[in-house]
Amino acid sequence: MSGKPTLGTVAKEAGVSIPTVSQVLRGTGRISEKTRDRVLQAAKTLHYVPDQRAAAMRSGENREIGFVINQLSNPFNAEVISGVVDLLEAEGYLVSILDTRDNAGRQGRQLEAFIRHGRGGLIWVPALATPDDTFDLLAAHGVPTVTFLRNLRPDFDHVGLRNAEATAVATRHLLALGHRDIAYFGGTEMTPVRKERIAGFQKALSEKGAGVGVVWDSEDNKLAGLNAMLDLHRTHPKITAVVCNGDVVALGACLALQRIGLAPGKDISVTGFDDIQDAAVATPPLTTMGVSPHKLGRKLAQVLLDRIRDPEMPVTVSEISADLIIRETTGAPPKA
Amino acid sequence: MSGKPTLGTVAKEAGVSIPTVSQVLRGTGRISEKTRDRVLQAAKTLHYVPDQRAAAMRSGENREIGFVINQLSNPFNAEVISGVVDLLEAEGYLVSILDTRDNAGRQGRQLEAFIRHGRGGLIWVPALATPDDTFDLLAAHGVPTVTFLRNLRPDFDHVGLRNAEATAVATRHLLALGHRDIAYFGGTEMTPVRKERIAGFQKALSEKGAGVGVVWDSEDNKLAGLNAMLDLHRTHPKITAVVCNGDVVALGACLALQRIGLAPGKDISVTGFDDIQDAAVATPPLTTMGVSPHKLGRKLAQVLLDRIRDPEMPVTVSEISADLIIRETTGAPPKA
DNA sequence: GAACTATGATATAACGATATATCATGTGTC
DNA sequence: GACACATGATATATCGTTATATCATAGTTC
Repeated sequence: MSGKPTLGTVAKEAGVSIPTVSQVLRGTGRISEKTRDRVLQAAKTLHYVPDQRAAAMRSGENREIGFVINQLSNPFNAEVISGVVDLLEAEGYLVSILDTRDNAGRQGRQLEAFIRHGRGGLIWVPALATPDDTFDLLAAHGVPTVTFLRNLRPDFDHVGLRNAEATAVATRHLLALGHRDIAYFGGTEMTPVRKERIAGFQKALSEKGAGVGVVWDSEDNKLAGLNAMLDLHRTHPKITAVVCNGDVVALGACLALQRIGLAPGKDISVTGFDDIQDAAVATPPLTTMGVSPHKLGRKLAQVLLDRIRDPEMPVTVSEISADLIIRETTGAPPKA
Repeated sequence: MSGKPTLGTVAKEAGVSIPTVSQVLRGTGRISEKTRDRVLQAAKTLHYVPDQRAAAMRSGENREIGFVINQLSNPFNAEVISGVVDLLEAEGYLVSILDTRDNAGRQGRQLEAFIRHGRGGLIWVPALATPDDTFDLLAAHGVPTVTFLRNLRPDFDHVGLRNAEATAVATRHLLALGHRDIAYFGGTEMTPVRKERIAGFQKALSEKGAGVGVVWDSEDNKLAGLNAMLDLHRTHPKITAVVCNGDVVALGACLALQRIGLAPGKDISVTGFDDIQDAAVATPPLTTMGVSPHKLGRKLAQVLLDRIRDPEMPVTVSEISADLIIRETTGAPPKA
């Protein structure tokens, strides 16, 4: 009753030796049906659960992997996490989640803790301003790692989005509707992701000879998006459409428009990015670049498992396309 | 380069024994300054990082704890998680998160995996319909555990909310505004939490002799709340106010009202529960029962640490109050 | 110089599992 | 009956740490 059950306690209960119990529970070796039943019975009554740490120490195999994300409260991330966890749990892995909140210092401490506690693999959205030290630490310890969304180091496997292509598609949609004064809205720092998205935005604009376009900052939450949109509209009243860095700020922008009496999709058009659940439910429903969390999750799990199986495999970079989902926040610009 | 560094490699490099290295790195025992410097130097050049699993195995001390939640995508939960993680990381613990999505089967597998991988403590929102087996498993392994929000077993420490008190406060607020036809809105199963909240709602109603009130089900997401509210209004047109089980469904209900041309707070009043970030930003801003995630997080961390320090401590049950935050979705009922 | 005490290091066993080698049996063949 | 061989179990070493006990050596004390 006191203290947790071990192979030793089960062995004593069943009247056999420790290696016998180990072999029964893992299905290896030659064991008679009679003793197997006795061992299984004993394990059950004692609520025996093997200590995976001790097993990993001896066998070297480690089925615990970490998912290190930059913002747990972002619903898009939560959906991807669900997908990855389902797939890896089906393969017998335990996936535990860590939230860095984009703080590089916290992230460094957390990843070192992960190494101390022996994670066998990592899916990782590197925090903004992640120092090279942190990448080097993981490389030095040979932890199989896939970076996600932010491709910051060429020596790590990566799964991300076709960012430039996606924002170009969104921008061309607005151009086709007749918009010419279009801004890029959201994000604060020139992360690789945002850089690519802005590049796609500007490429589409230049195809139509529509200038380079305004780029407007906003933190990645609804309230910040609301306030930033108010600022943008006050300082740039001619703008008739915004391509947003994410659904969350896009929804904030729509709230701002409604607050000052403008109708999203009629007075000013708005496109989002991610297709989170709220995007379809919002009033009006948000036009956005939809990414399938399921597709991303599958790819992430696949790449990580490949890397774990073959550490010498050449570095992989996978990019997933986003699809334009037209709802009600985009339409022709108002007649002047 | 070949294999990761261990105490053995560091000891060889420094020309001392393994226990000496261990003592130096942990600051125990009597060590001369000269050898200490040599050991530290060797550890540094070899990029030594201790294997916490092996250490935990020998010493019994385990600074890895798990947070098992029922719905990661709920923003209120995300906020509580942040608070708890900050506090426990400051105490030197690694906190990893698991999402059961309220699936008892998945939860059982996940908790067993947690035990296999040796978590030293647990904060846990038990999934709906968690079988007694699962509690017994944790009890048998003596894992220090605090249940959160759902108090399902009297032999576990618990931190939760004063649910009945909170909904009574919300209901009295609506009664004071003049409402008499009030429904309880949201939730699907008679969980202990919902039972308490409905009890508080009905107690407040009966104080004013306002009947027992309608109870209306809805899944806990915005879209479901929207549809359920449409149903409720169609079947019960006389209702002028709803007390909601959570902010998410409350926001969905507000969307539904706006969709059919009714103004939340004027035509029909709505109160929420949790005070998630969106509640303040929504149009109109949501009146709700606010709970401080920070306060909850502090309490959770405190109770867990106490339990880890003294496993024989009597069981603790802590209840945190919620505060009425009046915004714009509540007002006097329309004149008939 | 024998006995005693501090000091600074090492020897050894243990944590809970797995891998490998080994050891009793019983069975079949000639 | 001697031999090989399959079967079913156990002995032993090991993973990387930490806890406890032990052991040299030098410095005191009388």
